[in-house]
Amino acid sequence: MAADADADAVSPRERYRSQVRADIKARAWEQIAKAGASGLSLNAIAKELGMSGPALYRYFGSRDELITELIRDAYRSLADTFRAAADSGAGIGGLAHALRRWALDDPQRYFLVYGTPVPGYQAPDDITGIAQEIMAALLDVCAAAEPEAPAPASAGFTAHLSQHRDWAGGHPAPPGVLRRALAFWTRMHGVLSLELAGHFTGMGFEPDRLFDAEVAELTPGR
Amino acid sequence: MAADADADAVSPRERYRSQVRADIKARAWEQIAKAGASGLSLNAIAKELGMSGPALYRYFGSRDELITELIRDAYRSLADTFRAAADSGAGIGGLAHALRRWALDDPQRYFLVYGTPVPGYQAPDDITGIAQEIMAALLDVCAAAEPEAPAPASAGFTAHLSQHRDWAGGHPAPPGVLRRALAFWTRMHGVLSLELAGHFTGMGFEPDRLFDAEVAELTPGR
DNA sequence: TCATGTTTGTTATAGCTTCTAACGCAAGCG
DNA sequence: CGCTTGCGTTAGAAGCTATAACAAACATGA
Repeated sequence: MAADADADAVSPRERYRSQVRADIKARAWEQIAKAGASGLSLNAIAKELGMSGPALYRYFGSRDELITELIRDAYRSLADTFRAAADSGAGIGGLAHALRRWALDDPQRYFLVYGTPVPGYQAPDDITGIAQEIMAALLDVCAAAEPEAPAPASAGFTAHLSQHRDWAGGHPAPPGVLRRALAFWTRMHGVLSLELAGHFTGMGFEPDRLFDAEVAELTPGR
Repeated sequence: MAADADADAVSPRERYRSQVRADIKARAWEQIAKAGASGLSLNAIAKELGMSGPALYRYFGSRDELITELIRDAYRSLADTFRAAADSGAGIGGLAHALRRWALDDPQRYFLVYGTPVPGYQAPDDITGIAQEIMAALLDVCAAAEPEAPAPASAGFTAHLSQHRDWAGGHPAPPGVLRRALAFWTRMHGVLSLELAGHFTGMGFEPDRLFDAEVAELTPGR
């Protein structure tokens, strides 16, 4: 699904190459959806594509390199989703539901971004750049929402944020908006990741209503 | 660390067996802390213990069985932590900080419980039983906290909970308490898992202050 | 048009992994 | 004291990642 980012090739060789790379990634996404990132096998992908084993190393230097590429595409996809929602004038609730749709559309893709980290792994710099894009879109939406006094209980942390706002990347939002963006991030991730991981199955209540309730408490002005 | 649950053996053979099992699990925890669950190698553990390869299969039927045992121990450890906090009269804030200490003490242990799920994997029934213990302790603490009207924004979901409370396991808590327990669970997990995964590193603010702010918004009565 | 260099695929191989099978030995129990 | 049970061994199958060496197809310059 999607991920035709390599399609701007010119020479027939580059065209073929980017096509094979896209095929490999498509199969990789299928495998990850079925068995998780730890169950991804380059050998199996190569066999599925009709070519045998090490041919795949012409297109991706290593298993880690392929997974890093998938992680990058996942970040890119989320950043585009957030940017589209922000530019279409969606409020906090709209952004939340765009996030939920994106997550439910491919849970393992969500976990590639926000799941269990591998202790040694360090993401490349451009991925942290995309993460900042995501944060910028979130800040745009939070800043456009009707301003509201932050909850008195967290006034101390909001004051702390006014002096530690490097992560906002120069965004001219008041500390209350920063606080609300962080609350959006942590709370939406909290309820979403537990739902995606299946921790709500068998509990009886409907997960989407819990999600909506958390969204509602995030936007008490409406 | 800990996990001497097999120590109530009698015959010298069982005694030796449970000792070796404990050694294996100790090495497994070390490996998981360093390389994550996907980097756990039975072969490497056996070599570290001086025995060679397949000898380990006398003690654990498979790699999955060992990991399942570690997951069970992680759940057990968290349930004990929650129960101890609840019985010692800790409030919601106390329970939250006990959870945070437990998580920071071994992040990969936390992710074994709440991290990325493997699509095929299904936890044994007794583990879901321990999960209910955790929920019961959380409900005890939330019920003992001073009662307070739920936020008006989530009144609809609280009403929904009054009719879908199977997961509470017969706990006689009013729906507002159930709502608060779910908010505790999802919000604490949200901020904690992002911190443990390193998503806050380099952002400038202090993660523990964000955690405290979320705890404070959870207990606005104090 | 022909030759040259690049790219892509192949097979072979090393080294790692999980896990089964067959065997020997030692320790505990009746 | 003998017999059973359990433990550890080596051998080996099947899988994986990754590298090396080689063959074929392709694109391009003379």
